[in-house]
Amino acid sequence: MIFDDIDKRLLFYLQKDSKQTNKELSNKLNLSVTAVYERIKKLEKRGYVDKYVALINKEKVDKAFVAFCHIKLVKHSQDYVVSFEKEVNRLNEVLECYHISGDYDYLLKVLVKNMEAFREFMVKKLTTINHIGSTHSMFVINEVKHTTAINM
Amino acid sequence: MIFDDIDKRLLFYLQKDSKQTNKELSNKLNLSVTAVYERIKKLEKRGYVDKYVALINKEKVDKAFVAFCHIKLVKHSQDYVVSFEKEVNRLNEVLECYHISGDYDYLLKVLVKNMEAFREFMVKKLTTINHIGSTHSMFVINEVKHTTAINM
DNA sequence: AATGAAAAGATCACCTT
DNA sequence: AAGGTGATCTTTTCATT
Repeated sequence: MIFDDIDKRLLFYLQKDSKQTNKELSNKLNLSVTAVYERIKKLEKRGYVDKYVALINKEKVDKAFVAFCHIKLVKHSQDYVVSFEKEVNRLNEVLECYHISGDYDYLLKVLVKNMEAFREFMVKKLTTINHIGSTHSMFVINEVKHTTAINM
Repeated sequence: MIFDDIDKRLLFYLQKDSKQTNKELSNKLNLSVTAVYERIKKLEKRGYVDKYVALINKEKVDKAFVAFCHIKLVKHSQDYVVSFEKEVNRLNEVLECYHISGDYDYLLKVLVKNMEAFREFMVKKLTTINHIGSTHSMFVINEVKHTTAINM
């Protein structure tokens, strides 16, 4: 079976709320519970669903200070890149890291408690990574939009 | 009751996989199923959990081209800001939009099919929004790290 | 793709510390 | 107040049609 419009709608709903029962989904999609069940299993098996997760409130756990850091490496040799990327993966303040085109090599999304914690992070963790040439940080003033749901 | 270490560990597991049963979690946390159940309900009630979602594979749904767009507004009056933010919320290619400090006003994360689709998005959607002064786009070459799990 | 039985899991009342 | 036990209700899962 192919990936059709019903599958798209199903993923749309699962991206909004994965705790809905198959019964609730079956009502929304005008299908039987079993049909929903089998479509979900198929989508999971074929790799459409990466995983199911709880999204937690960053304010509640004191990680409401968000910064984006641009990073330039001193050199772009294979070993520098590999070692930088490995180090960055170890930093749990860094939720996202992208190798990007443009003036800088990397863009990082960093979550910490406050500006003081960010300073700590920069001085004690980020800039102790080897091969970093320069950094440029931008602070999030307001989160205008934030969703994990991809529109199809 | 306060937010203790067991709660932290519970959120850690739920951020990794929210489809685990309370029985699985109870083994990991050395608690009874009911204790896990009640802690989860408490965390949900107190707003620690925003929601439960399915994270889907962007390659599978043909949205593997990721770009970050910096945007500067022509003016920063209240009405310009409000109308820009409203418009951006309507664009479903834009998964994230942050008002940030620095040279540009906003940082957007955009998901589309490919470069051609990105061009379409820029010309037909983004730049038709009023009050945009200038834009600067960066393309993701490689996703080095990407998680939704906040470390506590 | 639907029905309904069986298994698994969530939820709750009640009890113990 | 927290956690445990066991009963019950709900949901998932799957064989059969």
